[in-house]
Amino acid sequence: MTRTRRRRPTLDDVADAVGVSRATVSNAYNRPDQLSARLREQVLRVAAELGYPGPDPTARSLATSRTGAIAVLLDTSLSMAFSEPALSVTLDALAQVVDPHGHALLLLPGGSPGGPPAAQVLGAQADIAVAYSLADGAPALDSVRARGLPLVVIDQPLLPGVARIGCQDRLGAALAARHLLDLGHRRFGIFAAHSRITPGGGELTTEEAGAAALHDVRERLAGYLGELGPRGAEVVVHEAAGLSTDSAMAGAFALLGRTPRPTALLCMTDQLALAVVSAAGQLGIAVPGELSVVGFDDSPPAGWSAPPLTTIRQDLAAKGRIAGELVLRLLDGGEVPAPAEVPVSLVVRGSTGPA
Amino acid sequence: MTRTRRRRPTLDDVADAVGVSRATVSNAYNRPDQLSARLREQVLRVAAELGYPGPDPTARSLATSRTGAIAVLLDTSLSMAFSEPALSVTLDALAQVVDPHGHALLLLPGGSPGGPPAAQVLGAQADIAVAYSLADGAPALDSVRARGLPLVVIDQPLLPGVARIGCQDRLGAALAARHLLDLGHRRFGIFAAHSRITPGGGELTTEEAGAAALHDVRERLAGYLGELGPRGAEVVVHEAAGLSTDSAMAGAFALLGRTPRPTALLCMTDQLALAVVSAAGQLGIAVPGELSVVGFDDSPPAGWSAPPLTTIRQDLAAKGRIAGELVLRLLDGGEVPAPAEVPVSLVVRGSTGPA
DNA sequence: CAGCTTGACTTAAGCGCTTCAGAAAGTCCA
DNA sequence: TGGACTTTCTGAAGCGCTTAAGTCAAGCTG
Repeated sequence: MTRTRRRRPTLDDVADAVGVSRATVSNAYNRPDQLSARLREQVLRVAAELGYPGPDPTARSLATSRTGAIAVLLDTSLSMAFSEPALSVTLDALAQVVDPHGHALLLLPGGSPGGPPAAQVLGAQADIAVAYSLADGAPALDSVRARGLPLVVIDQPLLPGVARIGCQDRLGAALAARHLLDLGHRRFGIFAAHSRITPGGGELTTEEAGAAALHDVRERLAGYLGELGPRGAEVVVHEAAGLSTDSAMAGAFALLGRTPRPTALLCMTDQLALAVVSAAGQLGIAVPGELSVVGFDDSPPAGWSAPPLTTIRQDLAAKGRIAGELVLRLLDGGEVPAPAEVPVSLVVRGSTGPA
Repeated sequence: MTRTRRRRPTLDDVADAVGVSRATVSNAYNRPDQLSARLREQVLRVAAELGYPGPDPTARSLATSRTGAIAVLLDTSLSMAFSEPALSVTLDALAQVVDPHGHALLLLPGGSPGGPPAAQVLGAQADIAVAYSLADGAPALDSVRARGLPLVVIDQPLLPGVARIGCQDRLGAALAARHLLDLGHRRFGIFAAHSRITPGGGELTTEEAGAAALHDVRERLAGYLGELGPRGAEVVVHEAAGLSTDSAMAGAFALLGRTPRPTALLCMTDQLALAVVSAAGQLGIAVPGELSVVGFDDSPPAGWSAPPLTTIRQDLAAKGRIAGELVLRLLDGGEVPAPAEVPVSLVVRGSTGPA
């Protein structure tokens, strides 16, 4: 008991107790082949007796310059982020891939536009960053670059030297629009996800819409309009006021309250589409009798609504998996691969019908 | 260019470049009052020129023995975890509280029962751990203890020396049961959350139910049964096969398929209750005409269903906030406070009616 | 003007671990 | 039996930063 009590034992304490060098104890944990099995067992036993919980993660990180954590940069609060199944499915798939390699996710949510505050990013203990749908030019991305961390972006524009995975946003939107056009619709509403153009949501001109700060919003809009414009359809674009279900509902009522009411609504996410279906139900508007609705993502809830949602399917799990593989590859020192996109397809369910 | 290119600059490089000691550069970042404003600015300027992104987080952590991260221990995959709004709301509230103090969340999901693997926990770079609804005796908790990390548990049994926040599970369940009894119901079904008693879900005897590994499952069950038993009600307990919506639906159909069919269903979470409402809809069973359903949690979706859900409200955001405050307190070296519980109350909406 | 403060930096001792280049002690084989 | 390997373990140099204690000159007091 000469040694100060209360202090957690360190590698040196174990080394002293066993009577070997510190390096040997380290090897006992990290390179079992570097010492005899007997000695290793003895080291481990003494460590257990001393209550040594194994090498300190921070010290180990400093020595190896690897932290084992992946910083995930979000531009919303956690509950917002996870109320959109798209993110949780994607992130989960990512986690499944990196988990076996011992990487954990360090969540950096960002209330403000532009993702988490720069200081947070600069101080985050991570080997690599994954940015999910941040606005163009988010300061968080600069911080990542300043630190020289590898970066994987999901649903964001391509940046030089950065790995990217996205989906065929424009094509998907075009498919949705075409489907409704083919059904004979001519009076359209586009329900755009919140992209901070209008502070509190509301109607957008097509010019404003084209300037959305979020890559996928821009692309999907372009896809819708590119299809609708040439066919001379009447179209109004409405931006949601936020990411919450409440703002989705508010926007849905606004769109359905217009006269003349659109007969077809192109919704940029399933969450928005489900809000529309729900609002229509409350207003006594028959879906798909009087109103056709198409979503985007094909997230799990799309199949559960009544009627089930016609939507654009993208393989969210695949997106997450690919992101995970990109992470592993970059961590392994691999080259930045060419940007990839998961394919989309139209899934016709019950929320669309003839005009 | 004599200095090797490619190596990231360190504090020493900046110090050399400015011609001051390393400590001064450190102070420029951490204790502005320790040097003159002019020198500080010069240091920062040179740092910027050199492309020095500020003190390395890992090295700083080693020196200060603080990482700025909070390990969040979960016993499910991320997508499972976040498909239950209860968790995302709680965690978000927690994040809101700790965020301003510069703490990020390190997510340690655990596929297997018992939470994340011990090795993950031992290697996690965090100052404190928050465990959310882990099964009793989860090995992850032992690892936390072995490392001597402070611990805050949410919805788990009280452990010595550990801060705890929960909710009045038993009371809430009793309120729900009493409400239905008062409406005249006598044939009950209890839809229990997955607690790994039955491998694939299914019927439970009350003894089995009492031995559930999850604290809140046990408590709520006790609350239901404690109220129902003395009133001589007929009751069957069904455990969900998993945490997914699919298993919730399967369980709902199983419960509704019984003959005689229960007239009242006590569901341990809103997610289960919503599955029941949805299944009833598909089977043409009128709610609340032929079937009354009560949920638990009052998560946001409870208000959106048709009919809106009668449920037991617990203030999830408050729970998260309190957990966050506990975290800050423990990090501050504060004593472990007495365990707390957020209050519950019955919220009567449209899913319950007379027998 | 001696003695005390104050302000502005520097010195140097860590923080706890990894890892590379040996050293010591076998083992093998012709 | 001696040189060439192997196996097993040690020494020591970092990893990049923080911080308590110390130095030193300038300013203040009476």
